[in-house]
Amino acid sequence: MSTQTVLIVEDEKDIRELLAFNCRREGFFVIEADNGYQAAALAAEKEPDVILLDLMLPGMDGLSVCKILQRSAATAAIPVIMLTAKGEEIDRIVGLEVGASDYVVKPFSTREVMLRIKSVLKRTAPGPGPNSLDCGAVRLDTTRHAAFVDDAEIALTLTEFRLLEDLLRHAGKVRTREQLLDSVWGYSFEGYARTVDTHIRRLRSKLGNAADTVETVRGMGYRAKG
Amino acid sequence: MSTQTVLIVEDEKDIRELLAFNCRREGFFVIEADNGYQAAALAAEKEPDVILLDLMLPGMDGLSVCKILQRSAATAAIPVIMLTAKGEEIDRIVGLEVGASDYVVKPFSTREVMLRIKSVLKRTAPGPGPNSLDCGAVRLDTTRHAAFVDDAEIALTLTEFRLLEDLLRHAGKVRTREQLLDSVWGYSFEGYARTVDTHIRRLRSKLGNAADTVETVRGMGYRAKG
DNA sequence: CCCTTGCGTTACGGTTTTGTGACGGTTGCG
DNA sequence: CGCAACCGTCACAAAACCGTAACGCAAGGG
Repeated sequence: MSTQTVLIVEDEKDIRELLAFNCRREGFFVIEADNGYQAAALAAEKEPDVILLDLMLPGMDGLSVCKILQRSAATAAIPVIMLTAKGEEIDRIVGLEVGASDYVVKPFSTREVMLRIKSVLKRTAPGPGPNSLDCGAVRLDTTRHAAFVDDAEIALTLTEFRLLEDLLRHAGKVRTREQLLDSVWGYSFEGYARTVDTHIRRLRSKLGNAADTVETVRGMGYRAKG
Repeated sequence: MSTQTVLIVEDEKDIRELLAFNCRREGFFVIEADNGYQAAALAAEKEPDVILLDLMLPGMDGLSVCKILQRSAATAAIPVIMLTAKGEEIDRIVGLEVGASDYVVKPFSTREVMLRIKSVLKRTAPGPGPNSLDCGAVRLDTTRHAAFVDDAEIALTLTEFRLLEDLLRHAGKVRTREQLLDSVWGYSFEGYARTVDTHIRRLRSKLGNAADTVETVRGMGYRAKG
């Protein structure tokens, strides 16, 4: 495995250097930024393997940086670990409106941060999956977060996109509602399994004449035609 | 799939019983321990499929239990899910280093714990048998939940599919109605044995010219042509 | 050859599962 | 603050599925 690059975005110099020191000791190549603009620019230029991103930054904050990274195909796939002080913000990040892969709450132990970096890299390394999923008339570009039917782009909401992505990643195989809830909504979702049905329905209606790409397997769940 | 065993290690009786209740409801066999010594002993003796381990225990704590389990070849491979109280961040990370497969932070939702158990077991468990069953012109793909006759897909209902799956998994051997009821309908089914006949018939009719794949053994039950 | 037993077949009512439309709550944005 | 988008839930309708019963045929033993 070649050397991997970590981008550390943190305005407090002491913390930044502490993190950088530890990262280097673990064998990573480190680049640093102390504000959001610089972070976005460096991420685009260097395309690091993982980004440590402080939520509270002067000027543009971490969430905005995240959103910018999401928009660009080159940087959308880079995993982001959020550093956050506030407990309340966690929900929003974990809800992953912004696409963060993980988060660490301040005050953190450097050891914890290192472990999370490794964990995220391990998760990403063995192929982050193809960034283009095809299934008949339906195509999904995961880096652009865009969906197409017969090469015409259709607008999907976040949940619909994730749902379709999960089905397509397991094309042909049955996915139970439980599995879909785990994968799309997350373990901590305390909801109703029928919620899946509703989103399947919305998804189908947006798929138009390709609606039958998503098949019902009665008594089991749903399956993408494969 | 045979029943899987969960070892629950938790000193607070209420929590332990809550977890045990939910595990049993999910079909697991449950053994319990309220301290570390007992946990280590039980793990070595019973070799459960997964261990739910509270971090804070009287006497020997969860970490020590983990380390002990790691040392013995028989128990090292057993996945451990840590239960930690909030604010023990460092500890829970160390727990992961020590070989825990996952962790849940208290207060947890039982649903989340159940999902993590299943997830861990899925990760660990070797494939639940082949996912493609062949028998002459008939083929069954269990992951897709699809059946084929002469490579043409046919639509089976859930019961029909399970019935055919059971027969094919025991291809050539006679399956009595009782065995089929247990396997396909579940032990708790209090029904009429002749129900099997009806489903066999429906199955045969859908199998078309491969109907004779399912043979009748008079006085005994049914058998897939082997 | 006849009788008994077991199985195949058909039909049907009830139950379960899924589709569908609608509603209220939340969030982000202007 | 109002608006729009999105999401989770609910209630009802539709469809699929299932279990049971009844009847007749076939098999096998005496």
